[in-house]
Amino acid sequence: MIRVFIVDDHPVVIEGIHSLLQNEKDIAWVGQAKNAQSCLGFFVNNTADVVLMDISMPGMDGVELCGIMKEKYPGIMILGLSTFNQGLYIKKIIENGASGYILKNSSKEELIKAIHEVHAGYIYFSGEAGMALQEYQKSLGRELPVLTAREKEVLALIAEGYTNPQIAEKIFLSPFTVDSHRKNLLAKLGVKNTASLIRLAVERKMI
Amino acid sequence: MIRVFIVDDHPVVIEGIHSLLQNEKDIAWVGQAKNAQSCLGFFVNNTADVVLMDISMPGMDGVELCGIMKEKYPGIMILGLSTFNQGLYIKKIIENGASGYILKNSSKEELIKAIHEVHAGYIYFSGEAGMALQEYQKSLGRELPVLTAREKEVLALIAEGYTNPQIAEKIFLSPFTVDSHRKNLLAKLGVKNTASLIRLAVERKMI
DNA sequence: TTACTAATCACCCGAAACAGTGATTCATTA
DNA sequence: TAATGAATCACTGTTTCGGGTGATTAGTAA
Repeated sequence: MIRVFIVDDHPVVIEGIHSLLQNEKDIAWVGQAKNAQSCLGFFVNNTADVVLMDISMPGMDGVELCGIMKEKYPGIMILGLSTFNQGLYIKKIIENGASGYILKNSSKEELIKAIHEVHAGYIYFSGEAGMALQEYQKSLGRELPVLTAREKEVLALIAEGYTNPQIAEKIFLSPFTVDSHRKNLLAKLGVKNTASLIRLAVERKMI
Repeated sequence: MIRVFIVDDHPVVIEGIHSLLQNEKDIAWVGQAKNAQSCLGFFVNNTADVVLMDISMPGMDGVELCGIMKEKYPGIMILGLSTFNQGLYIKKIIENGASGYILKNSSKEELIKAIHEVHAGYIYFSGEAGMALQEYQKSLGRELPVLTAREKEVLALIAEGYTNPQIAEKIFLSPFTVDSHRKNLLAKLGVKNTASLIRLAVERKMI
């Protein structure tokens, strides 16, 4: 019997998954919690084999809770649970010791398979999540195109929070030119807006 | 006599500073370079007491060159030189061993004072640059306001490169609501646009 | 009970960003 | 010499962002 515990701030999700699992012969439902504190409270006097954990919850989120749980109870396997899939979150929860990650709208079959795999000590990722992770890691691994001196200069100023006209004034260029450099930055680095650009630049220590 | 060397890709700047310094009795002009390679080449067979170094140059920039110079010749004092002033650059060049930082449009008096201070082993920052650095360090030191669960969620999705309408669709909210959260993020964190927001978030490891 | 905050939604408006296209100059390189 | 790429500037749209303002609901804390 695999003892399963769930922590999620949405009762609907808890109920939904509970009903999906209730007829499974080798799965035992040992309890549920609506937040991180209740979850930690439960494990003071109880245990489980697999914990399904929502990654985004009010207060302490699943990523943080995962780290604490794995530190206290390394034997308990944790399966991340989320409504949407983000390479970043996936990466973070793995770094915090989770054994897998599935979407809340997964099929019953996939959910059960994931629980079994994780319980057996394997890592399990639902198709979509696995792809998102691969994309993310690929993006981290690829080497970056060479930026010209001007592009680096403009990039730094964008990161400082200046707008195109402000940058133009600062380095004595036409706003059109600054805009050109900015577009070249987006194109060269393969990102689609300022947010992605700055995130990449900071993460890769380009600024 | 303080032996001064300058590296800057703009001949105009080299000439300008040269002429400002040529009548100073205790300052000797030992040479100049237009790029990092030439500078390193010069110091193979020569030396100087103070190097004025442009922080943004094509190819290897001043920040990097500064690190190499200080590693090879720790006794040579380096004074960063730039057309505009950025807390980030200032911080980086100090981390790489520079002893000071002034703007290219500084007065003759300030330039000479800076050279003397740096040569004597003191750190020197022109007024503007010093203030920019203080602002920067203050911004790093302050503790961050607490973000709500929704705000963190929206922040993460902005960092992934999604627009407000896309985020709204993804987490089942009105675009207006997402926009509200976004504005609250800017206000809470005291930044003025997405670029600053994402930079802060990544640097402070909020995502 | 009242006050506060989180979370939600709504609209207006101007500024900024982004997409697309195209052009010139200059220096380097094949 | 021809081609390439960096750097510059320009115009036209459309979309997104950001400032301001305000409102409702629900839950929590004083």
